[in-house]
Amino acid sequence: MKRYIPQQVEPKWQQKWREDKLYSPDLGNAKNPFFNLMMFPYPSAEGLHVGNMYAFTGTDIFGRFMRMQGLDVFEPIGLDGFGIHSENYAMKVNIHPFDLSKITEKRFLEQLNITGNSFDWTATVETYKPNYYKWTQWLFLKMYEKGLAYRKKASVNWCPSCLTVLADEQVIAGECERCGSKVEQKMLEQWFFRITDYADRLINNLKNLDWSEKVKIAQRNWIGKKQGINISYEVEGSDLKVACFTTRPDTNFGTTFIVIGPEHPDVYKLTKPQHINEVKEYIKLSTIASKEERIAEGRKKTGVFTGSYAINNLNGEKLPIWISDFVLGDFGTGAVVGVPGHDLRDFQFAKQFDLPIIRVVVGKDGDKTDITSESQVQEDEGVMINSDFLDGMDIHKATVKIMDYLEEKGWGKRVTTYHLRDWLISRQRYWGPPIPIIYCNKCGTVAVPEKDLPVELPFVEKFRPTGTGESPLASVEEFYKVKCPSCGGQARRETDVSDTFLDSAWYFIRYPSTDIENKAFDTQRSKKWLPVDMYIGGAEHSVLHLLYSRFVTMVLFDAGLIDFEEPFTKFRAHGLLIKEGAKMSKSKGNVVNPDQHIKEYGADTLRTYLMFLGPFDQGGDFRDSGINGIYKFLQRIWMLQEKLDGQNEKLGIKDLKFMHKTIKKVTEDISALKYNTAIAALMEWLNFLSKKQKLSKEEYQAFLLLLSPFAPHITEEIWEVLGENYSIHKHSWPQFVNEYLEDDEVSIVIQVNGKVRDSIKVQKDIVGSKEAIQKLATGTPNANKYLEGKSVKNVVYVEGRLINFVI
RNA sequence: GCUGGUGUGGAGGAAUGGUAUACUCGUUCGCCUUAAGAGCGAAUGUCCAAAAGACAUGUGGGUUCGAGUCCCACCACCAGCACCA
Repeated sequence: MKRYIPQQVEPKWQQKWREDKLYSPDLGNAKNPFFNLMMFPYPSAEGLHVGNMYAFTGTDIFGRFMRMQGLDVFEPIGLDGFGIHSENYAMKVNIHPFDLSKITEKRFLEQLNITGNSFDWTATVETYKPNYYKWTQWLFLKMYEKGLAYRKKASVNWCPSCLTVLADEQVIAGECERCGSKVEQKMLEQWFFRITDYADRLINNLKNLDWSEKVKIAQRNWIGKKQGINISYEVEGSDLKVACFTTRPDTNFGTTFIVIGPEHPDVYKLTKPQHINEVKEYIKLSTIASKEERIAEGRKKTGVFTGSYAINNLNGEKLPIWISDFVLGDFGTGAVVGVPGHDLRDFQFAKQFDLPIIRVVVGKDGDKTDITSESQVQEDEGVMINSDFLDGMDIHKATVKIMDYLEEKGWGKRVTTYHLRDWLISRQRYWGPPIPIIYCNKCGTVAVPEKDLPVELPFVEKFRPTGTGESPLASVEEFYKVKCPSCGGQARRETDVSDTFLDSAWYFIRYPSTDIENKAFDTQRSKKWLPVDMYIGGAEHSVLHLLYSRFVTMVLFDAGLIDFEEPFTKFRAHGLLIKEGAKMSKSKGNVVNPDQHIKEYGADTLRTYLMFLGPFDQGGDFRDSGINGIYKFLQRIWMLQEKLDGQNEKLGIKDLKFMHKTIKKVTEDISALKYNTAIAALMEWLNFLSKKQKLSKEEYQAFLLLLSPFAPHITEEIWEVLGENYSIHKHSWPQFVNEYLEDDEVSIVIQVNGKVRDSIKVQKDIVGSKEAIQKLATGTPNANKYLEGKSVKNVVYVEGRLINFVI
């Protein structure tokens, strides 16, 4: 018999599946819709990464499995081609993004095609095509209409290399997520989305979602809801008041100073004339310094004194007011109380500027001495001292007590704050959807009417960012010079484009409606297919993409445009694929290209190999040496055809047991995304089948069906050779029968003091009797050796498993 | 520092509190072949010539008849977040 040659067979089926629209459900009329979604890739010019293939294959296997459960599975794919990533690459290779997108698109679609995924090729999206971003712009207008998009001059993260602003989420440890440059602060007029209005809902809804717990935790942490109190301090010799946010008002008797951030609105009002020069100098320096630089200096605290004092109402103490850049302008009130005994940063600041330190909490170490070193700073549980009416209370009780007291006196007000900030949407770049807004001197800010969408991104030769804080589009007169849609007068178009994350925050809603041109999405289609039933993607999108998508979905729900407020019913994060113990990266030069492996072994082999590496949710370690084993595995399955004879061999009881045991195992493992053990179970069954002289068609077919989600081509090919109806991928999944899962004979382990000494095989009908088993067990020579002459104190019997003699 | 995760043979990894090391790779030996990086069979945690046995799931304790699994403390690595009051 000839060996299986994937290079000949795989393209044949890929083409046929596509021509037959095998994986395209009837989007309008499907009876059992199941939306199986993978995160769409951004098409880099290097082509599809094996990490992408890993993620896609894992998602596809689940989709194929569900399809064989009789569901109408919709598994679309698209390209997230807009954005800084693609644009930076275009600059690097000096090809215009328009041209580059055509090249990468072609390459990506070819690669995606040969991976053997069951994509619906009739419903794809490309975020950089006008027929898609038209609706991204429409979404912006919806936000604007609902008062959720607003423009504000703000201190924003500015990447001096990408020459654009970045959202907080795109700044990683003070560096640009894309290029790694140190991020600076800059004041610019920007568009924001009011995602903070949805903060509570974004937290509360989490508990009802079937998502990986770690992703939920990451989102909760990112939103960072905190209950605290704003305490208002009078400033000595002034009408001004300084409000400070704190979650630990219990320590308020330990306050010895106040610190405001350089961005605080009253900075200059609070500064006494004799300090003005120092303050100006400090503020200048702190806005230039990047966040990274501030941290880099060993967290050494810097600051200046304003000359003003606030009064602590609780005890009449004078609190010097300082300015320091460790206080963030946009969190809480932009001012903090300095409690150096019970906050490490405050301690460092107090040490730096020689400010007094008072202990007000005694921790479980019982230390009541003065706090003079960092290790003594007590931030945890404890009991109050030196705090007047709070003395002797634990900190939680004291917190409630003092909050009540401060509110009663009118000195403070309970508030909730969030770490989450409004979503900064504007980008001063070229490669994105232009924000559909027009500025008119007479009418002000005017939305582009829906009928005028899309605002097409013009082909601009000079697409590189300018560095002036304006988009390259700002120098294209034909683009920005427009008539006001409201009064018809001369007006100017917004020249910034929107953040890439907006493109990907709604693409899943577009997928079922890609053939509909006059709407962003069709209501009936959305009703049928959405929300997404299963979403699989990388954990690195835990906060960015997943949070934005949830926000957008909530907004559309509130606008009455869709009937669900959470986009992804079930989400699972896959693990990271590494290469021989190291992370794959271009700089290390160890990135695996799926093409060469597909060429050599075929997509089926690579798919199955990737899934065999380890648990899908934990990732795997790619080693070239292992792939050949999977290739041989598939070859052996092919060769099993030799063991078929025309007669249909009857299955013995052992055969049936093995078959049903495997069906059960594979079914359960795929449901739980434990692909590696599902494949191992198939290997064990193959080893069993290989030893047989003759094979029954029934078991061979069952084997192929179980394997088909992993290796769709070879199974389809054999299926055809066997003369079965096309296609195996539409065939129903094998069912296991419980009666074949039980054994007549059971092996019972004999332990003495918990150590295995022997085992016996007994008939199933006596396992219920401890006495019978004990008698049999005592009689075995090995057990007897240990039990002889000893008095047995206790006998533990676990039915059908083991018996343990305690001596 | 905070949050989450992981630690098991030479390697990737299995294991509802119940025979640790399934499955795969690698290595070694044998068979087959003109030959092969092809196929078939066998062995493979450590100590010991072997048997018997003892010891082995990052470290140290604990719970239990019995712990890779549960609890406590610690160590290492990975990922994410980080001067958030």
